[in-house]
Amino acid sequence: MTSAATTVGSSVYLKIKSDIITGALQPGKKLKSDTLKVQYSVSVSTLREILNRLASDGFVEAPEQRGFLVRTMSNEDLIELSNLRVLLECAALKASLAFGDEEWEGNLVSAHHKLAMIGKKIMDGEVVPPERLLNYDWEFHLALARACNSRHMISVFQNIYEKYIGYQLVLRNYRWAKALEEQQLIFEAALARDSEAAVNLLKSHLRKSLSFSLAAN
Amino acid sequence: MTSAATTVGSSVYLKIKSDIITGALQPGKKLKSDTLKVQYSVSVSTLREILNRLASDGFVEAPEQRGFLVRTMSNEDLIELSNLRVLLECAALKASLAFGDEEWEGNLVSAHHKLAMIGKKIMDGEVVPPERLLNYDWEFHLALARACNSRHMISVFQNIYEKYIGYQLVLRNYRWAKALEEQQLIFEAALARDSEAAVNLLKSHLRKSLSFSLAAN
DNA sequence: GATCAAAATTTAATCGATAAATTTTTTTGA
DNA sequence: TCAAAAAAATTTATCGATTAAATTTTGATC
Repeated sequence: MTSAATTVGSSVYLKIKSDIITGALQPGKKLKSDTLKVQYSVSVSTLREILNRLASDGFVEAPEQRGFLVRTMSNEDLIELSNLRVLLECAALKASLAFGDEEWEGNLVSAHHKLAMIGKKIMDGEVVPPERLLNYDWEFHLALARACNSRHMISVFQNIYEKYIGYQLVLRNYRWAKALEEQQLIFEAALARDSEAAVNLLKSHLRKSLSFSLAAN
Repeated sequence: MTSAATTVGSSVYLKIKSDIITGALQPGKKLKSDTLKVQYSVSVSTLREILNRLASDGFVEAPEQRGFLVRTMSNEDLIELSNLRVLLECAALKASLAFGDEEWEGNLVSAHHKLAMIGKKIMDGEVVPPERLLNYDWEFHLALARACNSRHMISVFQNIYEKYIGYQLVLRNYRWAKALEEQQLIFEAALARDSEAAVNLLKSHLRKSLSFSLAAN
């Protein structure tokens, strides 16, 4: 999801964030310095820098004077995040379709291809590490939004996407065939530069994902 | 802008953030531990926790292995932030007008009143600390958005607002009379629950602010 | 047996010190 | 005189220790 890190701090930051998203660190879990510093082989100071960053990102809660814990997520949160994602991603997609050049299209085709490939593998019963799935899904949605010409938009979108997807990660497989079909349609509409169709398909795709997750609760 | 803090860390966090927004710490300025730890009376570790949080918030840049510096802002950034603000605040306002109850209206009336009062004082030539101005402007816009029933939306909106306003803070006064008029109209449309009018007025208000800032560059 | 207060324990916040990296200055050789 | 290399100085990243605060346990009282 992000590039390699050179310092201890940022590599452990990526690791802990990933562990939260994938659920290795479960929602509500207390993040005690003494335990974590051993688990991730860092000092307490570096660990606190990391947890402070994650708190700002919204992946960790930091009630004053009582440490850190993995952020919990209610159905309310999931609905809010989905709505925000619809708002941001649709706006970005619209702009992308207006501005996107050959470079953008090339990247989109590539991202879609990778996603479709891994999707087929999963449907054929092959076992795939969830991180790769997550990564390709993200790359596809990022590719759609990328040409919106707004770094700030992309950055906010990424943050919301990451918070949203964590909750869904486990469930995702069950809906994979359907999701893949929907993404295929979005992809085709995007290449055809049919803005209205693409946005509507994306919106519907996201709403179905949400319904599925809520129902599966 | 935010409630009082109990720990050294979070009070200095608020102070530094405020110093960045108001321009006391200028864009691009290198934030050296040795200097800052004296200036804000904290240890280097606590300082680094704070700077890491601010980096996640986007108020500080943190190039790997070469410390921290106050984030710089180009006209491009300003335009992007304004567009994002329009997207978020308009969506929130729309939802607010649909859901808002008596509690919400009461709060909005109060926020508007305070803003109008301080606006008059400024037009009468009274000298007012820019932080108070900033605070009342924020409270008014927050009051408009508040009933959108989405904490995540409010939190993203606040972050974008803060980034955007920093750049404008100094310029704001020059446009104060006009801005006040526009905010008055938004207020009236909101109370009348005229969603379309309120959203359009807000949009136009934000676009004018942006044009003014860009021109004043 | 329940309730409150005090002591003990655990956990969090803050600090200063060391190691690693970067930047600046000085030196050397073409 | 200039550029490259080496050395010195500064700055950043990381660490472990100390202090302060919260939580739990214990014990006394009603």
